[in-house]
Amino acid sequence: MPTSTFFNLSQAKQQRLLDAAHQEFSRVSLHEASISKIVLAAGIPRGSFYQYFTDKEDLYYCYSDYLRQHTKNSLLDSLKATEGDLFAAFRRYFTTLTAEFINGPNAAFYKNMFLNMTYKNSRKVALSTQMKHAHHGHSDFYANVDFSRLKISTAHELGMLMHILMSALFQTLGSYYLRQQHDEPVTVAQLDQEFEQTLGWLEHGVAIN
Amino acid sequence: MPTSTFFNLSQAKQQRLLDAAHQEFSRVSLHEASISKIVLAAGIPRGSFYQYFTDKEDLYYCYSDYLRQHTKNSLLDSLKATEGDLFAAFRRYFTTLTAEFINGPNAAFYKNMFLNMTYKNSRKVALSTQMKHAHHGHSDFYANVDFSRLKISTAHELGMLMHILMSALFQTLGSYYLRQQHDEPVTVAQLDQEFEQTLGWLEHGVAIN
DNA sequence: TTCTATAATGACAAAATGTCACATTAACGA
DNA sequence: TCGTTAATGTGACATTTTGTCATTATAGAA
Repeated sequence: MPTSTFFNLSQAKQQRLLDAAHQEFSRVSLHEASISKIVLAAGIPRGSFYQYFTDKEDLYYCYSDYLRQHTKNSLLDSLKATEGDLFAAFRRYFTTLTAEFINGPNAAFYKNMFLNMTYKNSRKVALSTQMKHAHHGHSDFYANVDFSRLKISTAHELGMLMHILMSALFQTLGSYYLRQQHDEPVTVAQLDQEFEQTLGWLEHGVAIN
Repeated sequence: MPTSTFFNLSQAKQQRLLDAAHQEFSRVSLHEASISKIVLAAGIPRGSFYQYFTDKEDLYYCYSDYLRQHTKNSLLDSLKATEGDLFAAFRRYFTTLTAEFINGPNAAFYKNMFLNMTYKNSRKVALSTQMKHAHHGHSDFYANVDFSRLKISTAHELGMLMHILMSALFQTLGSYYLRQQHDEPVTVAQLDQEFEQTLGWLEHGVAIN
């Protein structure tokens, strides 16, 4: 977490840092990013950087938080819009996400984020704040799920299902970026179809009987 | 890929390198690994390292290949043992994998591998060689799947399903290591149950009716 | 023995990171 | 207005790491 010193900075200066973060983390992954380049772009002395952040990671997660807070996509909103239908909510959420991630102004950042996302940091860059709380029976998210449509009941099961659904979503987006990087063109329609296929399997099962 | 020079080395010297790789990549993740420490441990001059490998990654994937080749676990074997039942094969495979990954001599290496696995490198460290070829209709793996049990037919669909199943498996193992690192004890039995839950959902669907 | 291609070696330049002693500013009471 | 104190700004620096390269050693063929 950034120090209080950072948050006490003028909006303009904070923004310079965030802009520099955007630039560098869009250029390369977190690991390849250079603090030297960031302080240069932000126009601040090297020492100051360490007064605000402990390291690259600190700035990275700060920037990803900033992005999340300035994005209106929320799984909870989708859930409300679909009257508690979890699968419908994920379909809706997926559509808004792809639009944002593939054509939005932060596409390059998200691409690096996805291609380099690990289990270790997946918690920290959780796209939806809901994820973190879904497994709590008293969360806002849990309260909005229509369980009569599902073969599950406990909050723990919901948490697990959410993880599977999220990793299916990540899988689809990740494979998009991967193929894009290997110059194998993929259309958004194909992506939709692949995610739909996966959701269908989870909804109705793959086994015959 | 390592140079031919590396493979021309005496077995003993190759092994020194692989042992050093094992040591360093068990200590820390690929990104945190230090070439300096590796050459020190292997007792070779720095320059030689670059004569054999282009960089850390090169050695890493070389070592992970080496591990795979010296491991008898194979999804294909499981598939044959279960007479083409894909889900049963994954259950079987999962059991052998957890034993190997959690208690085997390379547990520390696998832990770092899993916690830091990304979409970008997931292809290169594919645990099973079969994964890479599953989507080819003429692959050995494809030929052994009993499709009469499944609602799928094309090789492309099989490839997608394999990815989902693999990412469910990774998800389960990844969450194990993550919780372990946060000192939340997890038993192998719990892990089995979680994977079983997920497989059940994929087999029979989560939606009611 | 001499020649030649292949491999070994470690000193080195370049780049990056995190720290620290010192300079600057702001805040506030006398 | 001034002076004291706490907070913040600054960049030079030590350290570490990486990849390169000129030079040396080695082994097999002629």
